[in-house]
Amino acid sequence: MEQPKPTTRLSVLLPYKFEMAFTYEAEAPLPPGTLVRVPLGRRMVVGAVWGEPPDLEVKTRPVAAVLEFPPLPETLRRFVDWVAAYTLAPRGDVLALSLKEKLLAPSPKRARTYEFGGADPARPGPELSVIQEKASAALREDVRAEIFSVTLLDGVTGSGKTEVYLEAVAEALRRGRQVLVLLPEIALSVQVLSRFEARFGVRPAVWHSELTPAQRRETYRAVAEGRADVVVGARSALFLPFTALGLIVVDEEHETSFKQEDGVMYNARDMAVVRGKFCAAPVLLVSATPSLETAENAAQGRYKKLDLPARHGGAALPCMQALDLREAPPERGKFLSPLLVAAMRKTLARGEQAMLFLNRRGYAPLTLCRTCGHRLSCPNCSAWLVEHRASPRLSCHHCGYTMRRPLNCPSCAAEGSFVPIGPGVERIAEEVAELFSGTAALVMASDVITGPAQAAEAARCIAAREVGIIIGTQMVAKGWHFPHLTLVGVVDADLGLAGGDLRAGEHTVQMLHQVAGRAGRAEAPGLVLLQSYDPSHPVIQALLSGDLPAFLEQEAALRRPGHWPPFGRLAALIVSAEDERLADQIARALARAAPRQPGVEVLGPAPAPIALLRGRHRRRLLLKTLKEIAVQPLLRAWLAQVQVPRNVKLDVDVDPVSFM
DNA sequence: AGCACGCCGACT
DNA sequence: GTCGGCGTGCTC
Repeated sequence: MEQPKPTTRLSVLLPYKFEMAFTYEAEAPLPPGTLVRVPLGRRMVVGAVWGEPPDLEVKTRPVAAVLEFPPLPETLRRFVDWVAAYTLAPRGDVLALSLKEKLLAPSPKRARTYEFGGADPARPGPELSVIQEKASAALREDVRAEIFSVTLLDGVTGSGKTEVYLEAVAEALRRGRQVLVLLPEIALSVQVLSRFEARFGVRPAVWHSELTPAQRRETYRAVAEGRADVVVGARSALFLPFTALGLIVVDEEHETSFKQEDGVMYNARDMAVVRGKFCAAPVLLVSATPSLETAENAAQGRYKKLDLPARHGGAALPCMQALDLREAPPERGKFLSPLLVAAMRKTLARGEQAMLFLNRRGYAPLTLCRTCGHRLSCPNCSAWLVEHRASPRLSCHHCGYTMRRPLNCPSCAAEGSFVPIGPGVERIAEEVAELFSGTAALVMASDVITGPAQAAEAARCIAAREVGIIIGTQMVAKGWHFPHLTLVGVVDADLGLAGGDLRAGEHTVQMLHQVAGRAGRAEAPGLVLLQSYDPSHPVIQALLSGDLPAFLEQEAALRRPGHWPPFGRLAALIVSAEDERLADQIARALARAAPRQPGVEVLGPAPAPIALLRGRHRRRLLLKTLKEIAVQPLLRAWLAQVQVPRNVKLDVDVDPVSFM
């Protein structure tokens, strides 16, 4: 059997855990980015032509087929290589964020279900205020320039940021370019999508984990063929094969959920800047409470900055007050100060709604045996089991382990001796039910509001005033508009501040500021009450004064001398193994091989804050360098010196956000 | 990631 | 004596 002789060698990157491209043969050269089906072992996989084939002799097999799909653009290929080099992830793993075989399955025979494109930028936009118009003009100018730039759009809730950036979107569409809007949580994007629809007459394409396979395939192809002109998506949308990207918007840029914490550990906000650079497109970072990283980049002139100071439409910012729990403590075993309860009564008497914010799911975060002091903890994680009463269970929020509440203490066998310690939203709901027996209350937490349907129903029942009191975790902080809500009570404003996390203060300010923004509207200004045992804490003071730039300056002053980010660089190494001694041993070996040079410091090893997670013991090391030192070459040289056995996992997290 | 090969426990 | 557990190693 004589086969036609393939003549050309091709380098093909495969979307799996490979750092290097493989070499195949084809009958004719194929342009870079071309998608091909190739044999790998005894199966067929899809990969992309990538770079030049090696000069040296390597094994090759023939390409099986060339796919009918637009080649991955050069801007995307450079981006994949860059992200891999920056995060130290294998290039194939990064390619897998852009290219999955499932996305390329042929379209179903029946007619296309989803329509893309056709956004009409000529539809009239809303009337903008003078300040909005000025910001919008600057952004439109950046879009017209078709060169890379980064702008921070800084404006409080209600200042009309969305209207402003929609005009930049319109400008990109007029120029035939594509637009990517990244949101931290696409589930809560209903408002943004309807704003787009109102402005452009069509719903934008969306990209997030809950799309059906068919929606995913259609959207992917529409983006690659340039039919989808606006994509609103979660962080993974950054890796879609845009052909003519003309603007990237990162809304709520300070949100930590832009950081991917497993697999390829990348920060979509930072990588959006890189993507914009490769696409010669302006990048717009939007926030009412910018991260210190972004604020510092703006202060140094690396990013442009546009401010929208006022609440659009003249609405006043809510008034913030601290309630000192030492002076007006709740009753024993309760969590709401009499002052907060009184304010709630007044609000409800006016026919308005009140919200209680507590960023803790369940009934109680800790269950204790009154007899022996035993605490119920997770067998797989170093974490307490959280009591839930809605569905009566104790559960671990880290690994999902659940159990029934035991009758007898597993330690001392005492019967009926367990007491719940501390509040979660369910316990607050119980207290509210006792205090406000005639008023309906609604708990909003991720275990109750599990999808868009429940979210829509909650929004409807709140808008219809079927409930008077909303009790919520961080899920109430953003994406909602509650027109009758005028009082927000923060049950525990000190909650996020314990624990010594580098960004604890910053994140608490951001979250509570956002929650506060739920209260009030033009005709009925809002009131926000912060329950705290330490109202003089700089974080509480920053919230009360509303002077967020001053708070960021304080934070900068704390971090600058020690060269903590953004004034220095961090990378975390996380060693984990089922065998605790083995985890220790490898962590110590890493410490011995740590780089030693001026401007470089290695901290640890130390047990991770969650030292046992899903049955694996975890140790951490932290590499800290001066800002001008690149951490990647140091990390590569360091890791090359240590043999890590297969049953030990070593994760590298460049620019860590979480320290857990 | 798959999918093999390979060496130790309970079944026909 | 075989079926099958998932540890380890390779795939152009």
